[in-house]
Amino acid sequence: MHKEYSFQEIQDRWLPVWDQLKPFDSSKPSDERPTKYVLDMFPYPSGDLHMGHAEAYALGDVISRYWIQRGYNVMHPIGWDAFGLPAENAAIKRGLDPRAWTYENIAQQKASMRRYACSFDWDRVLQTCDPIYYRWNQWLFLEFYKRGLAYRKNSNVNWCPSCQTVLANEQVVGGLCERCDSSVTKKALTQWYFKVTEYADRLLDDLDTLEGKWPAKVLTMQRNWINRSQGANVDFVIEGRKDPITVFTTRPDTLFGATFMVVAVDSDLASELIVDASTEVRMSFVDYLESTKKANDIERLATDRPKTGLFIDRYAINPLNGDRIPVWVSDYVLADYGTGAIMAVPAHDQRDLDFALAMNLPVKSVIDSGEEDPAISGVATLGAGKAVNSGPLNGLAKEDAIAKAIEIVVEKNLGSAAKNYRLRDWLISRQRYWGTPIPIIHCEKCGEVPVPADQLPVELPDSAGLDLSPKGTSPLGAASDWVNVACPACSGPARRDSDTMDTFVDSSWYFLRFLSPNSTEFAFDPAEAKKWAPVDQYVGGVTHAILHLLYARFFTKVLHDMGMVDFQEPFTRLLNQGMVLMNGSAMSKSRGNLVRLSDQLDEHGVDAIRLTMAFAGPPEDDIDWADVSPAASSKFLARAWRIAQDVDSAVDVDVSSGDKSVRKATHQFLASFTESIENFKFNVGVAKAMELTNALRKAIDTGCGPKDPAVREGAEELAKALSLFAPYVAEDMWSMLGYEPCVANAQLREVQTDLLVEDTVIAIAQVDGKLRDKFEVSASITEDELREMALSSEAIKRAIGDKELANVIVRAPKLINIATK
RNA sequence: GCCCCGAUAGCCCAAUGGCAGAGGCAGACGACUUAAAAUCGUCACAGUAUGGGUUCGAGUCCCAUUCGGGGCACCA
Repeated sequence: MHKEYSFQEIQDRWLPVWDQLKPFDSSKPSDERPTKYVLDMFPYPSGDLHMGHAEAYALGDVISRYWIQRGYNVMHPIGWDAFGLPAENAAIKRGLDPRAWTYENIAQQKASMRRYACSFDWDRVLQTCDPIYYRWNQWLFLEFYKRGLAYRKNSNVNWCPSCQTVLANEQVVGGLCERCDSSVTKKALTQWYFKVTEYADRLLDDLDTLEGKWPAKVLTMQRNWINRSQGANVDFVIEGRKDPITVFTTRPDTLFGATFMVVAVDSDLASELIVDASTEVRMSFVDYLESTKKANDIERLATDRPKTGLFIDRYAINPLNGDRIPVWVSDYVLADYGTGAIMAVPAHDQRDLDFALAMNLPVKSVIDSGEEDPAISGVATLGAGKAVNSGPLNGLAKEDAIAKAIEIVVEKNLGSAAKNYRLRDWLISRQRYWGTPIPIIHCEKCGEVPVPADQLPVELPDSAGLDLSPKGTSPLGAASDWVNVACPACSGPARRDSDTMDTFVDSSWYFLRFLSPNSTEFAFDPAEAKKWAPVDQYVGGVTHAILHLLYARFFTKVLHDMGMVDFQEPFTRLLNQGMVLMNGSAMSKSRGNLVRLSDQLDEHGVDAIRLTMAFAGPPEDDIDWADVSPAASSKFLARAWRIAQDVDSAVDVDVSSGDKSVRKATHQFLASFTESIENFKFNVGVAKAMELTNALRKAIDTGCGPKDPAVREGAEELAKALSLFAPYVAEDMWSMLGYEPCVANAQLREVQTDLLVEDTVIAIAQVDGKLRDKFEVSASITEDELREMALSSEAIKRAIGDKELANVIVRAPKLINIATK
């Protein structure tokens, strides 16, 4: 009696069974299996799951289930990145409680994930907005504070006028707010920072250890972001100023070519330098500074923008040749990079040359590169050449000249070798409600006082009665019951810090919290960390290539230095899945090309959607939903399912007596399937499963028939393999084959290599690289025999004709190529 | 402007330097059916973006060009 395939029926049958059996519990006490930690980037709970989640979790699940199938105890947890602006914006817009909104969405996503058959360990779950979680954000903040890695400073920070909050450098993309695309402006504020720059060298150098394990693209992006440059700090004496001005340069070998100095117009240094200037200069300066501040970063970053600047009537002395050079201010020098001041070497730096030509300043070439004089060509020469007009450096090549120049300034006590980074410290304060309160109390007498550890967590006050709308200061400041406290040090009146932490703090260490998600004793249990961490396989979108991954790496290194973990890198391997597009562009409601995941699941079933995600192409490529066919996936699954249904032999039948050619197909499949999955070629793995399905169909219908043990063997391996992609169908197949759940815990059969040995192969015979004949030969044929066979072939003789033989290449048993003269 | 990745059949994609096709979609035909759907089966279709080079042999390695995608771009 044959049943019809119904994905709905199958889903309904197995979901409750799995809920009961908990096949993915990674905390069984006497589990002897070796461990693997597979982690998907946790979602932000903004509504239900979408197609992007469906792809990411389908792929992460293939990996997780694969390792279980290979006999590992796999920890595959999930949680929610639950703090952040959308909850607050929803609250403002619709008058909801951010907390309630967040937990409702989490409940919905959780139910969807269960239905989607994600192999998550549902006993390891976390939500960053739970006090039990963010308490440890605060604890970590205080640990950082103790070590001088968390500090407060006043500076010009990125300000999003729409979100009404500050942004980290990393959250400003091309001058726009990453979140809302508003144009970002600058604002002077006192804010909290994490000292990432202290770890810059390690964050950069340790990327080498991830080579080949992380996508090259991500490594490049991280390197670009940190962007270390080596050079020297050099002091320039300023006329009429007590202290010299230090400049950073990567080209100290060009010091003799420095013909002027430029100070960032928006730096404190510039403001100080014009204090004693004439009224005229001061007025011009103020105008220039104002117009600079008004220009947003986009205008400022336009590379073809003409240079602007102002001579401020002051002079510096070139420390090597004693030249008196003018000091200018300009916006092409950045206030917060290096010292905010540069020595300008127009002959050998294009930016300086552009400035010099615009301002009619002298250009002095100090490298003989054989190219045209930059002053005439307008093109700065950067490359190789010997130093000229440079006193003691004359005749030296670049590297030697740099070394020598540093030696000289060190000798004269005018500078030293130095490094600089594009990476800035991480600004973590946010003027918003829905985040982790910063555990610091401000006391008039005692200043900054950390909240004592036994008073953690500092819980968020209820949002009821608070005005959450953005107004540039934290809504928490208005919660007077909450904000006014006694100083822990002197018991005098004091106020809590009312800012909350950037949510990237939450995600910088969540992968460790999964080790002991409910602990009230530790942020994470170090013994569990020894067992599981670091993460063996991390899966997520490339959108987090810089921000999240850099911060998580930073946290890991700090935790390492705190002695809490014994590794330096959090994620041993990283897989970036692509995006799901529709008709070539990202799905969005406004574009009208949104494909709803729930519709797809209703129409095709969970398995078909998951399989479609895996089969669409290499995981890192984008999937255009218009190019793939979930209906085809569904058709294939039904086909595979019918194979299991057709099998007509007992569970304990001796497979070794089965049909040889079918067994061979099965074991060839096993060999190629494992290889495909290990190399993340999931699409190829699925294709192999299709191939096996086709072979089994043929065997059942027109070959050895459904009773042959080899058909059972093939069907069993097919069910196990499919469980990575289509857990429901696979479980049903497994059941039809006479087994108890769960197929997920069944291990693939060992490949029986003796079945793979070919007795005969088809040998290719070429003449001058062109196929001329084929012979079926023994797999063990010798080179001589093959050569003999080819040379006596009529077709080969004809192809050679009367040409003379030049060379005969034999690759027994597969190929022979006869080259003629 | 600089750097990286890619380009294989109408489409999505495979192919340790060795017969260009594993798999799928769409297509044609056949079997089953009163018919259709479903199912099962058979078949066709490109010489690998372009131009050079290395090699006995190149989709694969090297160089250049075109197109597409991504990253960086006043960081001294």
